Amino acid sequence: MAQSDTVDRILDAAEELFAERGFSETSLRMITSKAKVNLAAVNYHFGSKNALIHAVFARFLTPFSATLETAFDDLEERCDGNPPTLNQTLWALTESAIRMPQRNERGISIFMRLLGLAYTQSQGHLRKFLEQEYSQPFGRFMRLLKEATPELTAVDRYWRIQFMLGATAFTMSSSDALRDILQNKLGVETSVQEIAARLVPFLAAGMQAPDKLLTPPPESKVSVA
Amino acid sequence: MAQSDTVDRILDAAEELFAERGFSETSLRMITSKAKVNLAAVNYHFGSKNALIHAVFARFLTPFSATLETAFDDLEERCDGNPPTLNQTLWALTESAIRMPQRNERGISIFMRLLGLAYTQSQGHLRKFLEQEYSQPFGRFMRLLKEATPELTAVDRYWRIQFMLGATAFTMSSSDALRDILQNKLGVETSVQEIAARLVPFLAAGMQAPDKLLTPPPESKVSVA
DNA sequence: TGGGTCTTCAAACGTATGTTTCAAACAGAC
DNA sequence: GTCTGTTTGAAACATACGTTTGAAGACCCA
Repeated sequence: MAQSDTVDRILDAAEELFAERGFSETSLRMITSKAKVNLAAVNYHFGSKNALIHAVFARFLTPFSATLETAFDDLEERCDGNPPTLNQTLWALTESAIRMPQRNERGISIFMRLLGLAYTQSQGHLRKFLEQEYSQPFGRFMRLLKEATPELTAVDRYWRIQFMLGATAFTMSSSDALRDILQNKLGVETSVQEIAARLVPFLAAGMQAPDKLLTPPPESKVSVA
Repeated sequence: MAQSDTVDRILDAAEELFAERGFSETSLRMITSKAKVNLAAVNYHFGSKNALIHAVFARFLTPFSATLETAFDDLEERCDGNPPTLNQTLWALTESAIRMPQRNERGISIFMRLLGLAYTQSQGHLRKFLEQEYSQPFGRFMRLLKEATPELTAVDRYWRIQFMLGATAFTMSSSDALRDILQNKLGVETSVQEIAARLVPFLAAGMQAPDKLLTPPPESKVSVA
């Protein structure tokens, strides 16, 4: 009880601060004082700051990857035999993320922001940790994408997947800020669910765009030369 | 001569290290030792580490924004009266970036990566600096996008622009790594120009995707309930 | 109640950071 | 050649960091 309380308080504080400020910009002292916990508790319970970062990710990524696996199972069963479509695959992922049990209303934003940070902040140890812990659902998602876009060459698919990941990671990682901006500019409230509902069609359309050769630069100095 | 040599050496080293490792992960000592320059030189010439970051951005962003303005001038002149299309606008931006005079062959990658970092690393001072220095070309780009997509609602356009920025910033900011991965996986070499040639159609297609209501989640627990 | 383990705490450790200091070296003008 | 302002240099500054220490406290089962 006492232990898990301290551990959870540290994880909660770390999660929030990491999402707000990034990893290297967040010190253990910030975390422990926000968690109202002694500084040494982090090293006692987790061993190091890097291990704490891993624990923060594991806490939401492990249940998420389980949810995702069953969502993919359901999807493939429903399609029995036929490969799921691109839209179905993207929605399976999106819904798994959205429907995850949240600790609080900002849960999804934090979750997304941390994923985005993991992708962009060049923390070698984190990338290695995520790769060896969660390669299975990631690989399965990639396989589904491949089967859903048989018309693409491997190279085209590779780059378009990167574009999709980028659009998602960036948007979600700053979704709070972007929502605030929109609120100020147009007076519109937006939920994470609505962002996802706009993102998925954008990604699907980009993924299925006509071949690059069909839309070269218009009459310009480059193509004329 | 002596001064500008030291200043440039600092800027070169800082640019490269910032692009490689991020801002807070790069110390002044790393920079000065890579530049073969005394530690105090940074504070002497720039005043502070933050000011150095600003200088790094200003060195490539100022000529770039000039190039971009004339590219937009050319484009609008060629279209006389009519608003440029989405493709034309995106290509004007892309070509301005690609055709910038580079200090070396990695110039574009560094340029892109720094822009991506500016977007993701939550460096308040940097965002403020960029906003007040380069709001004009950015605003003009936004205006062109708006005129090129009159069919979109303001809210839809807002989000789709964020998706575009995300896909671009992310891809370009890790373009070196992504190119290496592709080289290892499929044995394919890719230039930054080719990435751009694939990215623009992806973005244009996403931007012009059918309305979000037309592609709701397929038959799933959510939409059924 | 006592003994052993797990947990907390205040304090200190060593290292790295951004910044400052001030004397030495240098430049160009007279 | 000397003087003036600019630039470099080695060293130190204060501060913040992640981590370790060892004693005090809390807890649980015998």
